[in-house]
Amino acid sequence: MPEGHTIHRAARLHAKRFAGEVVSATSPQGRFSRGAARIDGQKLESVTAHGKHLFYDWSSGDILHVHLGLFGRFRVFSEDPPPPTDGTRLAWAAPTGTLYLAGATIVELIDPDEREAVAARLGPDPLRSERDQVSEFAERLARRSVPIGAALLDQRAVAGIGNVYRAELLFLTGIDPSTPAKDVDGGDVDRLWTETVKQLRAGERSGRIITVDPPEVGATTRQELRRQDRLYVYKRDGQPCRRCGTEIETTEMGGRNIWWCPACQS
DNA sequence: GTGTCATGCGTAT
DNA sequence: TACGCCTGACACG
Repeated sequence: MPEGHTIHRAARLHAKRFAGEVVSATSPQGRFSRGAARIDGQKLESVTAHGKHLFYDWSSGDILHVHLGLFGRFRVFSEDPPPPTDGTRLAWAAPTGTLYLAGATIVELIDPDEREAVAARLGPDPLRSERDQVSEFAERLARRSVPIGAALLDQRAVAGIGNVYRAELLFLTGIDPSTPAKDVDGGDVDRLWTETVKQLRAGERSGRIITVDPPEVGATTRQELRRQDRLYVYKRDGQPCRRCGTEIETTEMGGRNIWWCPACQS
C-alpha cells in the first residue's frame, strides 16, 4: 500500500521495464477509456514521482498523472497476465510486460502546466535530491501550530509520508506526536528529516516498511523479521513498547489514528 | 453473501 | 468534523 516509498519504487521499476516501449492500452473498467485511447500506441518516455504523485511522460506530450490514494494498486506481469479484475482502470501491454492499475484516486492525462501546479502544492520530498530540503522542511513546520503528528501527514509540509511512517518516524526520533510542529526544536527537526530520508529510502529499496532494528526483536536480519515485528508502534496499542515495555497508546490526530510510546516520546 | 477495514485526500458543513 | 470516493482482502454467518 502506498506511501511515498511505494510511489518512487513504482516510478523506478516502471521506467526500467517500460521506458522506451510502445504500449497498447485499454481501460477494462471503462472509466478511463478516452485516456487509454490516447496512450494507446504511444511510447513511454519517462516516469517520475513527487511525493505520492506519479507522472508518466508519453511521446505524444501527454502526461499520465496517477495518485493511488488509499486503495490504489499496480500489478505488473512479465508474461501470461491473468485477466484484469473488474476494477482495473488502466491496462497496458508492451513487449516487456503488462501493467494493470486499479483503485487509484486519480488517473488522468494532464499537460506540463498542470504537472507544475501539482508539484507546487507539495512540500519537500525526502526521496528527491534537491538543495536545502531540510531548511525548507524546518520552515514549513515553523509555520504550523498543529501537532507534529498532524503536520507530517500534511503533504504541503512534507511530501510522501503516510500514516505508518509518521508514527514510526516520531518514535524513532523520540518526539511526542502532540508537540506543536512549530515548537519542535531545531535539533529534533534535523534528526526527523534525516530519519525520514533514511527510512523512506530503505522502504523504496525493499518495497516494505520495516523500521525496527532486527536485534531489538530477536532477529539477526531484516529478512528474518516476522510481519508483526517490523514496526515499533503502528497499530500496537495496548502492547508493550519494544524498547521500554510501556504500553503503546493511540489517539486520533490529523484525522487518522496514531500510535506512540508515552515514555520514549516525551 | 454481507460487513469491515485499510499505508489517502478532497469537499461540504 | 463528517462524508464520499476508489478497490480488494478477510472475517463472519
